[in-house]
Amino acid sequence: MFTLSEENYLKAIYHLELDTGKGVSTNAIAKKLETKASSVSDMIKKLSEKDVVVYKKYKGVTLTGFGKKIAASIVRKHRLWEVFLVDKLNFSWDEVHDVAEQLEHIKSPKLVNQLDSFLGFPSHDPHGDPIPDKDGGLKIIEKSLLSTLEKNETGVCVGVNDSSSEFLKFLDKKEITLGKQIIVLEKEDFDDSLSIQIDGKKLSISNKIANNLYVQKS
Amino acid sequence: MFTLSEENYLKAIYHLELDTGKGVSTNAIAKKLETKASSVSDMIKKLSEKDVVVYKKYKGVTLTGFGKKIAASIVRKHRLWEVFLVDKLNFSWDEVHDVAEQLEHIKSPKLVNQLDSFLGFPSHDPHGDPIPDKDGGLKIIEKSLLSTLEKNETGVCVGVNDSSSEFLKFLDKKEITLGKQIIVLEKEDFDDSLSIQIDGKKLSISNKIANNLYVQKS
DNA sequence: AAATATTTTTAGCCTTGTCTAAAAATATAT
DNA sequence: ATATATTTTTAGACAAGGCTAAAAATATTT
Ligand SMILES: [Mn+2]
Ligand SMILES: [Mn+2]
Ligand SMILES: [Mn+2]
Ligand SMILES: [Mn+2]
Repeated sequence: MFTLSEENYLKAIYHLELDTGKGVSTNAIAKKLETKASSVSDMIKKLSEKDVVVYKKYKGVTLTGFGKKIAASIVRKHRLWEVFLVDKLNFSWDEVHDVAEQLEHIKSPKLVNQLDSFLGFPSHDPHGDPIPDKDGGLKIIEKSLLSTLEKNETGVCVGVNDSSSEFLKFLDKKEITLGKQIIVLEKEDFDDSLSIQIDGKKLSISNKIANNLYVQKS
Repeated sequence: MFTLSEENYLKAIYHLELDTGKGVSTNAIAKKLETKASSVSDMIKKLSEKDVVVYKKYKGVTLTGFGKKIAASIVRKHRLWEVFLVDKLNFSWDEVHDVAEQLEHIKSPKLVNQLDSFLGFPSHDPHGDPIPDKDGGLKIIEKSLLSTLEKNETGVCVGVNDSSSEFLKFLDKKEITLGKQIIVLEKEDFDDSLSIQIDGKKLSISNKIANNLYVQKS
């Protein structure tokens, strides 16, 4: 059994490892968890005692297979709860993260399975992130940042890179939601802004936005 | 904000105070929380610093109005989650308690309100216990132990005194569920056992059972 | 190759919540 | 009323998880 704190470390390492593809530095973990590098050093030692990470002093840390399974199960719970909050309790997608951060630590295999079934076995959370299966497997879909589309290319919104409440609310205001199709009408060389068509309407999109919205090319 | 441990102490004191009607002893709390009296002494001091309990050394402890509100909100969450687990996730009534013990500590007013609404504003949990309202108010219904009914009296099952998994499973096996009507056909002086009619069928019930099942006289 | 800068670890301290053992207060029995 | 038993509090210790400051290892410049 793992403590709340241990679970949060495992999840942080899991995400950092996925993002960068390599071993994770003490500082990177400290930054992600808003804690101090010294605290991270201490915790990593405990985690390697428990065989969930491989650790060589000064050389960073990697999850073991076992550690990866535990981390994935926490991410699975996080994302299932986010679906629950949005689909069943009428939360909007910018309100769910903090509550899911708490709910992901509830320990009950039956609860997770029943919730999964109650929600209709969703494959992705409200932000377009994939939900790991029971064994920790992730179905990665092919997605590109909107900013990488060329003029006249089209794509369907499938996810966000920045999932801050501010960005999500901005998308709400512009009525840009997952599942909608986007056509790139124009790319401005000057500021890399885009002119797109969505819902049959024309919209101007800054590069900052286009860099934080994922589409599946179509 | 209160820690997990503080919340559990508040809830324990709340229940003990309701049960006995008076101030609560250190030992009683220790027993309920399966901890040591010395730990309870320590914690009570902290809680009285935070103005949720009134404490006089050696004289036991009582919740303040503020403390009562917090405790009731935790009980409210516990019972709402139990309803959720039974009604929506197909848990049986003997499986929900331990999961609800975890879920009751999730902090999100919106979550509680939406859950309440999603469940159709239930007034009682799966064990027949009343769900405190937002202000901590409890609607107490008139209920009696089945063992107090006289021959030929009838009542509707409305709750359990013992909510152990063993007792609940036993009731399941006998198909005694909340909402069903019971008629007392016979009372045996010898062993205080009862002969009852339920679902049109005759059933023999030991005194131990009759002492742990609440009915509303009808 | 040194010198300097950055990252990581260690050492020592703090808080929370727990425990055991001993002391103090209260309750019960003679 | 005293002696005995029980309950409650205090004193001191410990583990988890965090922090700061200093030391050690690694990386980057010159
Ligand atoms: Mn999230
Ligand atoms: Mn998400
Ligand atoms: Mn319960
Ligand atoms: Mn209950």
